[in-house]
Amino acid sequence: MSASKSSKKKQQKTKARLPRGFVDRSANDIHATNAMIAKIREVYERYGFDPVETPFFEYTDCLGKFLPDTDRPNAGVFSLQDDDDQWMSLRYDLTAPLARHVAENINEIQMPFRSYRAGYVFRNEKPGPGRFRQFMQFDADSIGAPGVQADAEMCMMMADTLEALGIKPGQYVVRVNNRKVLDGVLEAINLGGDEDADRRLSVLRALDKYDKFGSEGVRLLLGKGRKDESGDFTEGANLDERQIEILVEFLEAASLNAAQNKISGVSSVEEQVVNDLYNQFDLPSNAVSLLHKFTEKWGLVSQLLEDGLQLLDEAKLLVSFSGYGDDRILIDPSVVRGLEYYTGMVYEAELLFDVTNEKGEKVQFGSVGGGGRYDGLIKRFTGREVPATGFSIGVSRLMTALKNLGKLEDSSVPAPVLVTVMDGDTKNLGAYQKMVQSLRQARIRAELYQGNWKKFGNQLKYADKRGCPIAIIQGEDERRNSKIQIKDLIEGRRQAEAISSNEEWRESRPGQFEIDEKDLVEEVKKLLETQKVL
RNA sequence: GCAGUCGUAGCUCAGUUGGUUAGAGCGUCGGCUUGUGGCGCCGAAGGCCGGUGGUUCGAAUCCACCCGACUGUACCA
Repeated sequence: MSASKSSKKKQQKTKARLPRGFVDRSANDIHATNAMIAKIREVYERYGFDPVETPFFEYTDCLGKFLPDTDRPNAGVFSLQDDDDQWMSLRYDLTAPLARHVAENINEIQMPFRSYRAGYVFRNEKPGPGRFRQFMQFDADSIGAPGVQADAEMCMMMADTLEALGIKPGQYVVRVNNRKVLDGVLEAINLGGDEDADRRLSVLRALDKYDKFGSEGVRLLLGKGRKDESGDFTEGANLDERQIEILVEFLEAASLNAAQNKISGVSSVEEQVVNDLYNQFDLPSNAVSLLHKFTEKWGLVSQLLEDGLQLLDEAKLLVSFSGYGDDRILIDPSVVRGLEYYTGMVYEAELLFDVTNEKGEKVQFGSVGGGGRYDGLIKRFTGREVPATGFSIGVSRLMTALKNLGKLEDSSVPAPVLVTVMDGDTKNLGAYQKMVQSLRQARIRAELYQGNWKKFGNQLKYADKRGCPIAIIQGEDERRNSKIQIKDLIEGRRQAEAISSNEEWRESRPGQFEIDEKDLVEEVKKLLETQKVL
């Protein structure tokens, strides 16, 4: 049967398909990424950081907690076994591999050690819009510097980086917190003990959702739990009324402070609203004193909390002294960040403008980078504590945002000048190739048509679709007289709008003119310049 | 992981109460046109109707399970 024959043939074809959560990258995307990375690198270098790179793979135990369990060795990370049965994993960030590198070379490395690196990281988890299983990060870390000024410097560098990319103060903000503040508040409401470790995690996760779900959502998550719009239920932290009230008020106080400091780029109506709130409640304008007022009101006592607030004060002072105001670096005690290895200061760069995606929906970009202090990470290898702080910028994510902001300058490379081959004139290929080479030697991007030469029309069709600015034409007639036809494809396309009949279109040869063979390079250069201006 | 929605050509989608050889537009390729892009006209290729099993004389259509995609949520070092 013919049906079975054709289906047999079908089955042998492999379906071409991209693994989910991964993308192929286009020429434009690669050029844009390269341009962006160059700008970021320039800032990091200026701050005195040097590049250090580690490989994609690490032994799994060196990456941290992800010892593969036999049921699901790839949960979260991509793991495989080496030929000696050791588990290896693709790196899921750039910090853990750096910690391994530093620990392994600790005797050779001069501290403080300031380094940066850009590269792809991999996460084996469900992809979503703007979220991939392979994406690029650009990190900078300072190791062996225990003081707050190291953290403050990181925040300033993040601010400078965003501004180097064209994002203005008011369009972004670097929010800073200290882990001790939140831990201290939790301690003060009797959640400090070891027996409440799991509960503390759920509480911190709930607090982190304030931006997403607002006060009410957080209240539910801190209490019994929350049901999402598909009907799925999230178990809550089961705190009592007073604990919930304190935490929600804490968030509201912190965000009120943040709102007040965001007003620089906001409409005067909103500014008025915020100022009214301030006057009404007689609030101090400084986040730290605001929090002091808050802890007094509820009678919260915690040495941790005091220490945290002290450190935030110092950081604030350091950045203000260098001229970084609240419009760029903002103390915000509600920032949570990663729960795994941060030990003190945490910071997060957030974009403040909305963008509309390709479906026309409004999207808040939120965080495009962040980091913090991880004093305990290297200790896992060396046994002694090595202070470290650093941050990471999500390159892919930030690029999408810049594109939407219109800040992504066109870094695409113009299509090449196409040298056509007239009607299967293959015996003169040498002459055509020579024209191409002379253009290339003059640093003009050029290529020789290498498809089917027999149909001349196809060559121009190719040039058109490829976006070539110019086609070079030389048939036997021209060669005999040492002439060359130059076809301005951009001008031709413009003229085409006025022409309706095919014959007229072909005979008029729009945008085309003849030059002497010896003037090829000069004439092409001249025309490219003219096109650039238009 | 949990929950919801949806799977027909490369893409966007039609497909009647279950009934002949499953269609259209766009895209691709070829021709009109072997010395000229666009527009136009003509033609072709391209489908295990997501998969498997079942009900039926007969399944793209009905049922079950599986797989995949999307959305929300969880996790996010």
